[in-house]
Amino acid sequence: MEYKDTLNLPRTDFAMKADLVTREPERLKKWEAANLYAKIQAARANAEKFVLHDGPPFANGDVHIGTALNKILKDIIIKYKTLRGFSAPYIPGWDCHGLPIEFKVTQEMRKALMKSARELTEQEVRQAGENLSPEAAEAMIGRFVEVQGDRGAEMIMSMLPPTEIRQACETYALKYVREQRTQFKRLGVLGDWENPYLTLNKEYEADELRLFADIVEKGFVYRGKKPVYWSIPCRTALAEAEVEYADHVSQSVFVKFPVVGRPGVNIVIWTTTPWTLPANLAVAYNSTFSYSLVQVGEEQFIVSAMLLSVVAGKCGWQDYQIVRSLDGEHLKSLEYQHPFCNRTGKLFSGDNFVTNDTGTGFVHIAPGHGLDDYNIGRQNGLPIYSPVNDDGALAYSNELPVEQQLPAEMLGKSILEKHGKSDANEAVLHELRVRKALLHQENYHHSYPHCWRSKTPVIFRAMDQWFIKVDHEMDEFKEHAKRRLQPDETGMSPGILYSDFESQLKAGRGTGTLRTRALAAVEHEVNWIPDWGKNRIAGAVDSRPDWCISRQRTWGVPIPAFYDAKGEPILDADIVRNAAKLIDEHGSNVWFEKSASELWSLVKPQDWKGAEAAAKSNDTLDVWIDSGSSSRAVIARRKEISGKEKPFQADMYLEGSDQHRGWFQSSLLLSLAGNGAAPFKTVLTHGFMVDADREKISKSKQGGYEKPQTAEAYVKKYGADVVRLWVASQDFRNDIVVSEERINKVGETYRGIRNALRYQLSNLFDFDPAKYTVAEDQLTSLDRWILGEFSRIEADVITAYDNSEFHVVYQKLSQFVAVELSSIYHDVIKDRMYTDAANSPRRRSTQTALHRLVTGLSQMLSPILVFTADEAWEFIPGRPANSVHLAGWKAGGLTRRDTEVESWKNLFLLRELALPELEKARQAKQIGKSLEAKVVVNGSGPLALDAKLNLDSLRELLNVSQVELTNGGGETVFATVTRADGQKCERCWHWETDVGSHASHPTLCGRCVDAVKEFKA
RNA sequence: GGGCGUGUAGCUCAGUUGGUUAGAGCAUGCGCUUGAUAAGCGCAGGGUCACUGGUUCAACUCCAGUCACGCCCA
Repeated sequence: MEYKDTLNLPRTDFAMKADLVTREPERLKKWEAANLYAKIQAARANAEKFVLHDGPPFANGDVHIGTALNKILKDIIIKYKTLRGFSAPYIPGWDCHGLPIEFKVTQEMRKALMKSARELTEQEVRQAGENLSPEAAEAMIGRFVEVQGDRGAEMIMSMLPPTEIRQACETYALKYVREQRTQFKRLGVLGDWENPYLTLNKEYEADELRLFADIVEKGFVYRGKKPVYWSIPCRTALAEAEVEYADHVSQSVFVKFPVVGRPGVNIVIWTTTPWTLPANLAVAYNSTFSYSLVQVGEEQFIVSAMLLSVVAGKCGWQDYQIVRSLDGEHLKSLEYQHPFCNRTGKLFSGDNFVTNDTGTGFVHIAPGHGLDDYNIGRQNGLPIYSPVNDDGALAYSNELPVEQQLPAEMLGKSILEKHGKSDANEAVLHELRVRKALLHQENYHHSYPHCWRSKTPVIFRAMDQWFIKVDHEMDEFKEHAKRRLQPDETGMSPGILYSDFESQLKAGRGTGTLRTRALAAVEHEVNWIPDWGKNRIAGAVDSRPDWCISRQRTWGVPIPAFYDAKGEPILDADIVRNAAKLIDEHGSNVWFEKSASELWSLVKPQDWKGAEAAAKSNDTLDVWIDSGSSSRAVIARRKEISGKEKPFQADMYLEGSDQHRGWFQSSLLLSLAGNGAAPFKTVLTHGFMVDADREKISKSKQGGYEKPQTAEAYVKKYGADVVRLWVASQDFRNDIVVSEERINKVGETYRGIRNALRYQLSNLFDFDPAKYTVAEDQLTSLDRWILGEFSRIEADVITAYDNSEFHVVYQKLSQFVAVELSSIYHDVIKDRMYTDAANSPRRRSTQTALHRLVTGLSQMLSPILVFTADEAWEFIPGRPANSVHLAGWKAGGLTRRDTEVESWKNLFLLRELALPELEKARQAKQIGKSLEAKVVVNGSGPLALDAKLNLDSLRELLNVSQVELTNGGGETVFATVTRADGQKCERCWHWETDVGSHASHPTLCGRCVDAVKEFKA
C-alpha cells in the first residue's frame, strides 16, 4: 500500500494560473446573461441609499488609462458600499456636446469635400443643397462656381446647414459612447449601462434648460461684452482650439501720451497692434518696476528705468538727462490725454503682463481687444469698448459718446492685412505721425494666433455674450420665488428651491452674493477629501470672473433667446421653460430647423407683454453648463438615485483634481443658483497618471517611444483585475505611477493572493459546512488564533475602505496573506490537514477556519478583484449566494479571550527564539527540514509556563517533531536544537520514537496507524 | 510668473503630540524543501528620510528657502 494515497492532499479546479485575459471576458458574459447588476439592485431595493454620481467623460476617442482609473475608483466604492448592505446604483454618463467633437467632425467633412471638390459637378452641389431654402441653394451654387477648386470645400462647408453638422456630431458622439461603454464594462465596472445619461438626450437637454430657466428667473443671467477671437474673412468668432499660432510680423510702436496738467510731460507706451489705439482707455504699468522721468530737449518722458537706454536708442534721444525716478505710487495718480481722441485715461498696475524685457514699461490698454486689457477694464469699471464691426473695420460703437470716439477719417478702415499691411494700422500710424506722437516704429517678429481656416491673423474683439453674474445678490431672488407655484417637470418645487436658502440665511451664512454663498457652502456644507481640495475650489470660486456661458458654436444646447426689431435681447424664464418643453418633444435640432417666427409662436408665453421677437439667438450654451446641470437632469430625475430631502443632492462626486475648477465648480454654482444647495455632500479627488519618472504619460520621451495610453492596452496585457489591483495599490490622492515595473510587481502580489485563495479552496474539497462546521469554542487554539488575527484585519480593512484608502486595504490584505497566512498558518496546518484522519476533529476545526477565511477574503477583495473574487467564490462549498457581488458582508473573524491572546503572544516570542537556532542547525547541515529537529526550551518563568501549557501548539508552530522543556538556565529562556529522537515515519515524515512498534505498519508512527485504519479509499 | 499639492530602501506604503540603532510587504542575493511544485519556507543585504539653512538637549517630524514633479491659472 502506498501510504501517500492515504493522505488528504489538496484538490481543486481553481487554477493556479490566472489567465485573466481570456477568463475575464467569459465571466463578463456570464454576468450579463444573469443580469447581475439588476439582481444586485433588486437585492438592495429597500436598503439605505448611497449615491455616487458619475461625472461624464467626453465621448471622444478610446478610454484613456486615467479615465479608467477614475471609473475603477468609483466602481470600488460602489461595490464596497453594496457589500456593506447599501443600495448603491450606478448610472454612468457621457458628455456629448462641445467643440472638440464639432471640430473633429467638420474637419473630417472638410477633408472629404476637399478631395472631391475638383470633381464635383454643379448637379452634385445642387443635390447637396437640396434641403436648403431655394435662395440659400442658389447662393451656394453661385459661390461654388465662383470658387471651384480647393476653396470650394470651404464654401460648401460654410453653406452647410447647422442641422447637418449636428447630425454628424451626434453620430460621432454616439459611436464613441458605444465604444467606451464596451471598454468600461471590460474593466469590471457594473452599472446601468443600458440606460446611461447622455447630455445630448433630448430629456437631458430639456432638464438642463429647466434648471437654466430657474437661474434666469432669479436674475443671474445678463448680456455683456467680452473679447473673443474673431476671424475677419470667416466673419466668425473662434474657439481656443480653432486658433493656431504662427510667425507674424507686427508693427511695434512707441507712442507718446501727454500727461494731463503737466505740459511737456509724456508717458511712452508700447503696442504691437496700432489699430487698437482708437480703443485705448487706459495704460498699465508694473508696480514693482522703477520708472525714470527724463528730459529730452524741450520735452520730458516717463519710461521704465531698466529699459531707458534701449528706448533712448530707438527713439534717437541723443543726450537725455534723468530728472528723477518714479514708482507705482506716483504713477497711479496720473491722467493722460489720448493722442488723437477727445478723451483722457488713467494708469493701472498690470504686474502679471507688463514686463521689463521689451517695450517701454507701459502697455496700452484696450479692454475690448485683449484678455489682460479686458480684466483691467472689468476691475476698474471701464467700458468694454470695441470700435470694430463684423467686417473687421473701424466703426463707431455705442459704449462711448460719438464725440469721444475715433476721428471720422478712420471709419471703415479695414484691419485685415494685405501683404503685411492693414488700412487701419496705416491710418492710425498716419494720424500719430501728423500729431508727432509716434516716437518709434519697427517690425516685430513673434508668434501670433491665426485662423485655422483662412490662415489670417485673428483679432481680439469684444462681443456681446451671455453671462452668469457671480456677484449677484442672492436674496434678490426671493421675489422670484413667489412667481412659481407648481413644481416643474424635474420635480423641483419652489419649496425645495428656496427652503434651503432660507435656512442658510437663518444660520447667518450665505447672505450676499452667489460667490459668498458658494464659498460658505465650500467651507461648511461639503466634505472635501483630501482637505486641501477645499482651498483649491475656494481659490477658483474666489478669483473667477463672471461666467461667460454663450458660445458661437453649433454642437450644443441652444440658448433659447430672441432679439426684437431693435436688436435688444429677449431672455425670459417662461420662454426658456416653453423651449425646454419643445426640446423635450423634438430634441434641440428643432431650434435650428425652425425659423425665428415659428419658434416665437411656439414658445411665447400667453401673457407676454414684452417686445415681439424678430430674430432668434444662434448661440449655444457652454458645455460646462451641460455637465454642470446633471444635479437636475440626472440626480433629481432618476428615481433610483434622487435624494429624499434634496432630490438633486448626491452623497459623493469623485473626479480628478483638475475638476475643482471644472465640473465641481460648475456643478456647485449651478446647483446653488438653480437648486439652492450644493449637489454633493462629499467630494473625493484623485491625482493624475504619471510615468516611472513621475512625469505625465502623455509626454513623449526621448527616443520617441510613447507609452500606451489607452486602458485597453493594459487590460489586454495584464487583465482587468491586475489593473484594478494596481489602481488600488497606490495612494490615489497623489499621482499614480504607471510603469511596467509597478504593474509587474502588482502582478506578483496578485499571484500571491490568488495562490492563498487556491490553497484554502484546495483544502476544503471534502468540507461540507452544513455537516462539519465546528463551534467556535471547540476550535483548536491555532485556528482561534488565525481567526483572531483575521478579525483584526477585517476591522482595519473596513476602516480603510470607509476612508477610501484603498492602498491601505491593499497593504493590509497583501501583508496578511504573505505573513499570517502563507508563511505561518498555511505552512503550519499542512501537517494536520494532510495527515490527520479526514474526519478528525482537529482537521474539521481547521477546515472551519479555512472556510471562514476564504469566504471573508473573497468578500473583502471583491470590490477590487471583481473577477478573481467571484471566481474563487464559486469554489466555496455551501456559499450563501451565487455571486460574491450579491452577498452581504459577514464578519469571518472571532474575538479571543485576553488570556488566549497573551499565551499566543508568548508562543510567538518562543518561535522567534527558536527559528534562528533552527536556521543555524540547517546552515551547519545538522538538519534539512524542520521536522528533522527537536527543540529544547530552557529556562523558567511565564514564557516557559506558556510553552508548557501549549506544548502541542508550540510544536506545530515550529514545525518540528519534538519540543521538550527543561528548567536549566534560570529565568532567561533560550532554545537549543538537536536532531529529533526516534525514526522518520514514512507517512507523516515526523520523527517519532514509536515507529517500528506497530506490527501491521512497521514504518508508521502511532498517529498514522490510527489514520490509516480509518482511511476509506 | 501665481495658487494648490507631492518628494521616507529598487517598488508600493507605515512612521502617533519632535525622543533609542527609521519599519512592513514585495523585489534582489544565499540557503532549505520537493505531499500548494511554472508553488512553499528561512536567512541576509539594502535608506545622507529631495537639498540647504534655522529653532531645539534632541528634527523624517517644527520654521524659512532651494530643487524636481503634478494639477489649475496667467
